[in-house]
Amino acid sequence: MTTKKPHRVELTPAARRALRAAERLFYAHGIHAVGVDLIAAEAGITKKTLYDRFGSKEQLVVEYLAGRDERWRAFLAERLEAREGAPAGERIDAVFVAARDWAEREGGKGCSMVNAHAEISDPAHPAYAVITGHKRWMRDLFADLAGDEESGRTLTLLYEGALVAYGLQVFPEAFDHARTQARQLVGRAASRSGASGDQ
Amino acid sequence: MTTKKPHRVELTPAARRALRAAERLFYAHGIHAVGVDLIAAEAGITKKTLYDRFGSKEQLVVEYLAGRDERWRAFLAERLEAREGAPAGERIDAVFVAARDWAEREGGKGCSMVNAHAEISDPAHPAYAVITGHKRWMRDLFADLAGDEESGRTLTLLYEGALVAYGLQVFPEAFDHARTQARQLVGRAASRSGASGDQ
DNA sequence: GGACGAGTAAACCGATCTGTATACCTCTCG
DNA sequence: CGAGAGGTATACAGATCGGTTTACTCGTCC
Repeated sequence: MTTKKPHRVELTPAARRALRAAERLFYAHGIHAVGVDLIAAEAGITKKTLYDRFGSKEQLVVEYLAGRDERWRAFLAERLEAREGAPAGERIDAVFVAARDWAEREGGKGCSMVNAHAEISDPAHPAYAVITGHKRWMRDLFADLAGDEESGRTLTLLYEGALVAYGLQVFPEAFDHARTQARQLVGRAASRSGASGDQ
Repeated sequence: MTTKKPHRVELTPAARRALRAAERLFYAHGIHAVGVDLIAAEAGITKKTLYDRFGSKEQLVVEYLAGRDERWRAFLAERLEAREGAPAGERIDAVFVAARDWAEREGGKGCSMVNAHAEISDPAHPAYAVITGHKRWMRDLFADLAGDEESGRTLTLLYEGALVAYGLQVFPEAFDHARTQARQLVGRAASRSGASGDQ
């Protein structure tokens, strides 16, 4: 289980602009649909600079996904730290609220990891590890918050389902619905282990 | 809410081979990553024939998604007809079992509709109606099977979540886990409405 | 003051993209 | 027998793809 950590690039100002443009374009139109010429033009830099900084489009994709993963984890950590020591139900609730806020702010098209996975067929692609790492991290977080593997998996299903339902507009307020279901799930689990003492 | 039905093409033998190849390649590598030259070559036909039959790559994409939607609905209908008149719990169970069997047979990369949605940014694209139509149909099916909108939405979340969890291998036996949760959900709903005698 | 990193500008590469053109073949059906 | 549908083979079009190259500019820091 030694998934090699992908190589990262230090960002000069021009590189930062390129990455910002790439993030926006990749997420909105897909990875293969966006050419490096367009990214350079939108960032206001030359292709030469882009390749001097990143070396390849593939590496740019890695930075795109790894950066989004990092930002999401930081965003979530902030919300969870504010509820340190709170009951599990509240902390789980905070995750779904965070997901809703995140999605409303920069999410309109669902999960960038799932979307990228749709376009990458080769498991040897360096972005692959970022995608699977992100999803495993969320799965483990839910298991940790719920206290047991089983409930964690159910929370993962609700979370991933809500992401899809939101992105494809299957029904409105998908995150809030998932949140309600999650609360009921942990509520039942708590009353089971608390009330009768058996297990 | 009159989403125009996408135009469909009658399939000659060569067109059928092209569509089969396109389905396989689009699903495995993504839509933009696959060129029409490759599709024609894999199908053993010429590009001329391909364009004579479908007119454009866009139309080929529509046929790809609409065909998959049709086949899934037929597959599911067969399973549900075999359980006609059975209790709601059993019929819902059958949907998750069908999803698992379908995914194991030809699914390795998650939901083709979600994946296609990741690559299509323009809502005016004719394939867009196929994607949203498919998801709305599933949502309505679950609402119908569950008997109420609220439970239907939860089932939708579990179903979509399982598709993602399976496709990205977040944890093993995602469909069976979702199935168990779905059974418990409808079990609770039944005992609630059954115990109090109303209905 | 000289080396170096970051950047611009623009041409160029071979490959591949969607899509079209011309010419010819073969089978069926009226 | 003759027309039309379905097909092959091949060449071509213009655009765009990811990526490279050469030449030059501007700061900053030792």
